[in-house]
Amino acid sequence: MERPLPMRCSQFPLNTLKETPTEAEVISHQLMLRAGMIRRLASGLYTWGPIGLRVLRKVEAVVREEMERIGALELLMPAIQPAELWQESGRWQKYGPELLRVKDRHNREFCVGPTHEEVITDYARRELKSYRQLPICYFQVQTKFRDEIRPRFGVMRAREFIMKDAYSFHADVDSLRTTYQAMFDAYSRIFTRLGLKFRAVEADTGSIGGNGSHEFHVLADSGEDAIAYATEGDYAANVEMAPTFPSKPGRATGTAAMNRVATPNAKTIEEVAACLNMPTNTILKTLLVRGRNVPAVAIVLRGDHELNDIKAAKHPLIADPFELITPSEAMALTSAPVGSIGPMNLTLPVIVDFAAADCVDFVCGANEDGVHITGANWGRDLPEPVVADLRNAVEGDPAPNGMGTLTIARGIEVGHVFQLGDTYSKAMNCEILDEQGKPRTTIMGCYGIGVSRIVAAAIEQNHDTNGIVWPVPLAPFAIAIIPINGHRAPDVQAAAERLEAELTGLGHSVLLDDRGLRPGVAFADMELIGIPLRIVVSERGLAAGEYEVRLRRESANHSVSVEQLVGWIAQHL
RNA sequence: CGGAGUGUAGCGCAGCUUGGUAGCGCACCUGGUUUGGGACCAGGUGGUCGUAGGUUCAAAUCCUAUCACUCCGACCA
Repeated sequence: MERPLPMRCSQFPLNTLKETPTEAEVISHQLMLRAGMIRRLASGLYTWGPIGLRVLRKVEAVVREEMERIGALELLMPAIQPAELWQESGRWQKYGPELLRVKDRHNREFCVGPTHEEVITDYARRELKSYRQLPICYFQVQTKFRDEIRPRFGVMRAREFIMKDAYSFHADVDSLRTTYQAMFDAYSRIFTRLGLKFRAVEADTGSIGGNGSHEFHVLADSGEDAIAYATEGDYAANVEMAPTFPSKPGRATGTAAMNRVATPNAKTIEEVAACLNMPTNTILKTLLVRGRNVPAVAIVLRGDHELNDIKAAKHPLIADPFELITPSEAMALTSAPVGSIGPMNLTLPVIVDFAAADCVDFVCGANEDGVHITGANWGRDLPEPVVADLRNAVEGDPAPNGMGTLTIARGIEVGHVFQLGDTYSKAMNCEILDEQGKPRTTIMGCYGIGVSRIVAAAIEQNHDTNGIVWPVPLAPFAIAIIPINGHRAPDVQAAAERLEAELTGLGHSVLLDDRGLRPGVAFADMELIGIPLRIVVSERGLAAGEYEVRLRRESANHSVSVEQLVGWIAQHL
C-alpha cells in the first residue's frame, strides 16, 4: 500500500462555512460549499479545493482500477474538437445549443467536447486495421462541457464536469455483448466499492439509437430520475421504460346511468374532480396528439395517470417524435376546448390506455365547452376501446418480471452503458479487415461514469445534520486526530504526533488538527467534512492509557486502550 | 426561451417605503482572558451598495437601460 503523507491543519487549511450560501439548494451542494470542497467560479463552473479534489481522486482511482481490470486502455483525448469531425457524424447539426462552439484565430470552428464518440472513432479508424486487433476498449477520465440550459445543484448538474468515458470496438455483436457485460460488472463493482446504494436500470436508448442500455443510479430522494423496481427479483427500469399491462379479461359491468353534467370552468382533471366531487381515477382525460398519417389521434388515460411520450411515439398511429397538437387545432377538430374533450363521438382514431380501458362508470369530456359526461361505459355508451400501453408506471403496478409489484424510487444517474452499434463507425467509416480480408464496419459500445457527479451523489446519500458522512473509500482522510489542549500539554501533542506517524505508517490517511482551537470547533469541522474516524488525544485519556474514538456514522464514543487501537481501527474502519 | 425574484464586505443579512454619503452577525487581524461540543472582553482591517446613464444641492434609496445570479417551466442525459 502506498504510504500517504500525513497532513496537519496548519498545512492543509480547512475553510469551512457556518452558514449556508443561498445559492445552494440541495444538501450535497450546501455541504460541499460549507466544507470548502468546491467554490463557484461562474454558473455551472466550479473550482475544486484541496479537500474536494482528494475525494474526486478517490473516485477516479477506483474507476481506473476497475477499468484496467477488464482490460480497458487509458488514453487522453483533447477537450477541444474540430467541427469537421462532428459534421462527419452529423451531430454538428443535430446537437443543439448545448454544444459549445468556438472559433480559433483563423476562424476555424471547434467545439468543447461534451462527449468523445467522434474523436475516438477517428482515432480508432486510424489505429485499427485488422479483426485481430479486436475487441479493444479505450477509456479516459476527462473534463467535458455541456452548455446546460439551467445548471443547478452544484457539481451535480454543472456545465463543466469530469467524466470517465470508455469506448469499445468489435468485429461482431457477440463480442460487443461480451464487453458490455464485462463493463456492466465493472460498474457494479465500482459503485459497490465506493460504498453506494445503487441500481442498474434498463434505459431508453434515446436519440442515439442502438439497443441494449443500462443506467446506473445512486438512490437518493433528491434524485432527478424516477426508477421503478420490482419488490421481488432484480427488475429495475427507468419509469419511462417500465411497461404496464392489460388487466385480466372481464371488466366489471357498469351500473350507473349516463348523464351530461355542467362543469363550468373546470379545465384540468383536478378541477373536474373537485367540481363533481369524484376521485381523479374515475375521470378519463383525452389528449390530442399528432398522428403518423392523420392530423390527430386521441389518447385516453385515467385522470391520475401520466402520459408516457416515449411509449406513445412507438405506437403505429402516433407521430414520432411525439407532439401534442395545439389548443387551437384541437378546437378546430372537436369544436370543444382541450379541457372538455372526450372520446365519445370523436371522428379521430381513439387509443385507450390499458388502465383507462378497465374503467367503468367513468367521467369524460363531452366535446362541448364546460360539459362532462358521467356514468359512461365502454361497450355500452362507447365502442370497445382500442388499447395500448401509453402511461408511466406507478407504485403498485404489477412488476414486468412477474414478481410482486413496482416500487418507485428517486435516483441520480451516475453511469450509463450503451451498445452503440455502428452509428458512428458507419458514418465515419471505421472499418477493419475480417478473416476473409473483406472490409467490415466495426461495432461500438460506449460507457460513461459521471465522476464529479458521484461525489455529490454520495453526499446526497450519506449525510446527517452535522455534515457529510463519507463512506471510507471516498473520504478525503480516513482518520482525524484531535489533541485536546495540545499546545499547552506537551505530552498530548507528542502523543498525537506519535499516533499520526504510526497510523500513517500503517497506510491510513490521517489529518492531525494542530490548530489548538476549542474542541467543539475542531469536532464540528471534522464532522462537517465527514472524516470517518475521529481519535481524541487528551491528558485524561493518556493518564488512563486510552484514546477516545468515534465513528462518524455513530454518535457514541469508545474508549480504546493505546495497545488495542490499531486492531480496533482495522476492525471498524 | 417563457414566468418569478435577487444583486449592499469572503458568507448570511438590515438599511430603500419617507434621498442627507453605509450598518449588524459570522469569518479575518491585534492584544488579553479562556480551552472536552461552534468562548469572552477590548481594539481593528475590509464595501466607488452589480454596471451605465438620468432626476436632484445631494442617490444604496427615485427613474431608465444593461449585466449577472437564483428559483419554476420548457430542453437535455
